[in-house]
Amino acid sequence: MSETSARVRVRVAPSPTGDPHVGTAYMALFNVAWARKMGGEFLLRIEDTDRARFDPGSEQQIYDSLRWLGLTWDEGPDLGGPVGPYRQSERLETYGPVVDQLLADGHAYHCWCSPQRLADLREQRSREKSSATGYDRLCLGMTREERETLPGFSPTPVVRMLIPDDPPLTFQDAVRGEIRAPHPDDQVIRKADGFPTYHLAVVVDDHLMGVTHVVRGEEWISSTPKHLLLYQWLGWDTPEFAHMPLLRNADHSKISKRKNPAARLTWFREQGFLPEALLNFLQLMGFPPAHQDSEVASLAEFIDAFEWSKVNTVGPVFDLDKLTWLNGHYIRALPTEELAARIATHLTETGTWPSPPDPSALTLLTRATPLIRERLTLLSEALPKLAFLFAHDDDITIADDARSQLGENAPAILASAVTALSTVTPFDAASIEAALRKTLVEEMGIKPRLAFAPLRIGLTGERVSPPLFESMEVLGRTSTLTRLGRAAENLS
RNA sequence: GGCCCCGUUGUGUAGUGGCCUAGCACGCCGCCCUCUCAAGGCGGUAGCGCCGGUUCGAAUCCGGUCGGGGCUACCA
Repeated sequence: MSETSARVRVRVAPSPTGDPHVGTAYMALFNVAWARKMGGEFLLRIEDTDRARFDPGSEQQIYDSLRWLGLTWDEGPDLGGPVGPYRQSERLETYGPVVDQLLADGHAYHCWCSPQRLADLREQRSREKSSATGYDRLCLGMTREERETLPGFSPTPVVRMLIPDDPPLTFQDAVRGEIRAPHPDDQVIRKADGFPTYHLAVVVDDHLMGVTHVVRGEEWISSTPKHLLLYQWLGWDTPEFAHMPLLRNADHSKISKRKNPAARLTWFREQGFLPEALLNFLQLMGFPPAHQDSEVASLAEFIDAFEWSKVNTVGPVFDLDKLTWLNGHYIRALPTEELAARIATHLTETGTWPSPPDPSALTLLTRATPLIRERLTLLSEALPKLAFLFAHDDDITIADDARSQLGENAPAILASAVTALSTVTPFDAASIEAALRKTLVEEMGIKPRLAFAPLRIGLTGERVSPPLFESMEVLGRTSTLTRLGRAAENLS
């Protein structure tokens, strides 16, 4: 590899559910790393050759989620570029002449077999436990008229590659070194609807777009010989290949939306993951930490450390526990204002808060953010943890599990606290704590953990809450006294 | 079934013949701190799939075996 620049592309295909796959981001990350490292360009191409799975909304979701992650491309359908268009559905006239040439050169042939005949063929072979695979070449060498007289005829033909007996099966892979791949079958390259299949389109487009490095998932290793053959027939230089390991579910199968919510890229945003945390986590999947002493690394640091030879060949299991820890780590590192803003954005994006948010709610959130920063693992946890702050004093109800924690002396503790707090000045956490410790711990002789439990429960209704004194400060004297007073009444 | 890729604690990884009685991170367990919960500190648990070879010496090299995964579409 003597390239000094790279035109790396990521392949992205619209999915039937209209929701980009986490694998797309994974591939994009490694594409970006190499392109940036080499000072090349990162191309985004929409591979929408399958009409049956076409979903017009998914393209925008791909843009949104990749941009959210900070994986930005240099050329693409929305940005344009020198070698567009970047949607395969808009490049149909590009593929036609190539197919014609392959046909003329005898490297391809028409096939009129109906989908039903092909299905029957597959079924029969599996029934007979036959090791034969691929097309049986019934149509090879036939004219339409000849084929028409046979069963399983379909009037609109497809075009298939005529795979020679000795196709190139080995190639150099940037991740795995020399790989040997399976002998291909007579792959369809143009479907009955006139669209190319992936195999044809990817080769033609990569060549025409000047792609130097093809970065894709391991699942493509077995079809690489087909692509190699096309490059050979067309007389084009082959690009470098890098086949990434596949992300796995906990059961080690290829990560799927059915088995794993994390397979949906938009899921992370909905759940309140930070893009920098997900990006960092994706780096760690199949790649050693950028630093010896820490697994926390920015995209820039990852790019700096990136080498194909360091990419692992084993498909990593996507471990949500670790991602969640990383997310908490990044949350804790955020300044208060920034964290509050992220939480607010998450709340408006998920429709929990109106957009724009109520200014007073935003102010309250910002004041309370320091209380929950260390307790947050996802942005979505913020509001539930602060529910007592946003609630009206009348709406605080004591949870059953909290009530059962209370001792006989709870009303007395609450009453003493009310008295002590009514004169505390200023009404800040330090003064509140001093007053409460003096009255309840020193004078009444109650252990701190027992003394403060009733106050927490009276204030929030819950047995677990953000720090008590700070919470009182944010809530203010009036609400604090009201809530404690009501709890005292309520419990006696 | 066939072909191909892969195999270090539960998970992600370090390790490229001796520095490995296998390191780090997450998880889990315990202790400390402590107004609850966290965060933080300290400690612990658990692994080279297996069998043969090569070698003075193997997690590291070779073979086999077993196991996992992918592909086997007019899907990508």
